[in-house]
Amino acid sequence: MLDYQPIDSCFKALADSTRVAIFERLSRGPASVSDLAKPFSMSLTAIGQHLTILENSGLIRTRKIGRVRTCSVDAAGLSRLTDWVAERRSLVERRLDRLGQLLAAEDEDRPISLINKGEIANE
Amino acid sequence: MLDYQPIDSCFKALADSTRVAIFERLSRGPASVSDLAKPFSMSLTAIGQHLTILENSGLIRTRKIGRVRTCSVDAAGLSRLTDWVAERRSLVERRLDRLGQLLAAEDEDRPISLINKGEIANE
DNA sequence: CCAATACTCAAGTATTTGCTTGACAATTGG
DNA sequence: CCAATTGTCAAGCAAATACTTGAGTATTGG
Repeated sequence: MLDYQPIDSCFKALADSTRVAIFERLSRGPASVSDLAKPFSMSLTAIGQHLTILENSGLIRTRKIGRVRTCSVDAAGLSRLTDWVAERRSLVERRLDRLGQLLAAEDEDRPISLINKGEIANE
Repeated sequence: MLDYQPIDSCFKALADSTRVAIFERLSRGPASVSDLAKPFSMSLTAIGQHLTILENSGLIRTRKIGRVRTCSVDAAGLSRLTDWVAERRSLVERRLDRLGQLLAAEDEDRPISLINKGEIANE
């Protein structure tokens, strides 16, 4: 529980399609290394390396019993991700809300000023 | 709106502390390339490259007026991230809930079986 | 007991990434 | 108009990443 790893280690862990697929698989339930490797045309070693990266990021945890290593999603690690994303989202949306109110409040006052500031999305 | 980029391109875009910092900055409001570059001891070119990566991932959008490129968070891109994370979270938590009910239901029936399946978190 | 099974480790390699520098283009304030 | 501001492009480079192979270690079903 002494991990204060920066958030980008989580993103780094998911910055690869194989690891995303593994994580998606694990969010449906625990699995062994060999199980996880099956869908991929890749050596078991490679999968093991991906799992190490996921584990170090805190997104999954693994436990070896006998010769089988069972992997599962670490709910706490996932929460770190959720929290970060939710925080950004709330910042962005709160700001867009304020902006909407501003635009509604002023009837025909210089609406160009905000566009120049880049506040307004345009396709 | 023709972007069906895989989710890992979002994660890839945030898999770097500089880009995370830029995105955090932008979630507080739009900024120019030079503004974004100020906190970093890095060339403007490098910041431009980071911005290209963020833009291609769909997480931000940029618009050039005159000689100034203004960058802002793309709410739709952020939603893609939010949705993916929320989906995994709900899968994990629903499963853990079912598990809790199972454990509560059986009084002293073989509680070891589930531990062997790796379903139960252990420190 | 022994041959699968299930990993694990070390070393090597091709590709990608995160920068740099230098030259250049476009815009704008005075 | 001209110099400063703001950004872009191309090329190059060191380090990181995503693999590989080959050899080795436990563990376990039959």
